[in-house]
Amino acid sequence: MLLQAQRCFAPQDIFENGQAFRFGKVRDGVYEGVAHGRFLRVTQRPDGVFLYPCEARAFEEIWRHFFDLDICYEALFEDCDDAALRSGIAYAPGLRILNQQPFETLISFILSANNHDARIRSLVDKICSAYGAPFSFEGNPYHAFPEPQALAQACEADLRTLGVGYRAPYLIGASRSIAEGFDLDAVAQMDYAAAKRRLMELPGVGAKVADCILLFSLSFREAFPADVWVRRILQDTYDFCGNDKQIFEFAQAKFGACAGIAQQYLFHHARESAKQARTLNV
DNA sequence: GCCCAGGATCACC
DNA sequence: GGTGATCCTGGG
Repeated sequence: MLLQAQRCFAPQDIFENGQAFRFGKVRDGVYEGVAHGRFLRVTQRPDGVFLYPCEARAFEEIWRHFFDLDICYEALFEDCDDAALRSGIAYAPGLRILNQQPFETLISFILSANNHDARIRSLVDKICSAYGAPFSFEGNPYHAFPEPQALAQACEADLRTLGVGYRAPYLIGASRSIAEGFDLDAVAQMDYAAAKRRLMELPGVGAKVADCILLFSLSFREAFPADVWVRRILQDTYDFCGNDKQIFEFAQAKFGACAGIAQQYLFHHARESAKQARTLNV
């Protein structure tokens, strides 16, 4: 399926900002990965973005929501004159916030604690290979993300062998909660504060990870994950420093109801700039 | 080869 | 309710 003339949709901007760990670059403008137990290739073309395989029904049932296509990103911040946000949008105009599967997002971001992108990807990949249902597409083998029950039954030693380290009991504990009836979809129906509190009842889920789950899988666009990068940006750009609650209020006042999306432009831009600075120094 | 990462938790104050 | 030490590991 071809999504024609999408100004705010570029696979590079979507899959390389740290919100998703199972899609990787195959070559310039082409990303492949697995979501919802299916393979998907996303190709940037002159006439738009091509999704494959993606029949009309799969698009309506899965990918429209996955890529957050009911939101018009072009209109989101057109009235915001914040210079940092403007340059962030200019840097990655094709960025979108995905609506990923809640359990996958939960586990992925528990792994993200005190960890970096390349390693998170590697760990998620190993967990999928070990505990996810295998399937093949066009002759190539893939794995779905594991079901909660599968991870809940994993033993800590096996997970540690995969390299997850001290996060092993968190993964098992959180998976067990979900398997035993903790309803992530119900969390999506709560108001922001209640939803965040509820997620933080899960082992390995603190304020930042909870916000990531809310933003990247449950459509809470006000969730404003405050990691070290965001705190650095707030300090350097706005001379602002505060606790979680104060940061949330600052973000609401500055960026409005979709502050979380603004956060991702800022975060992505800051991190890529730092990356470039490092390579220039060497 | 060393360092460190997009944090959470626990022990203390 | 705020602060500081500690925690696995492999990619850069």
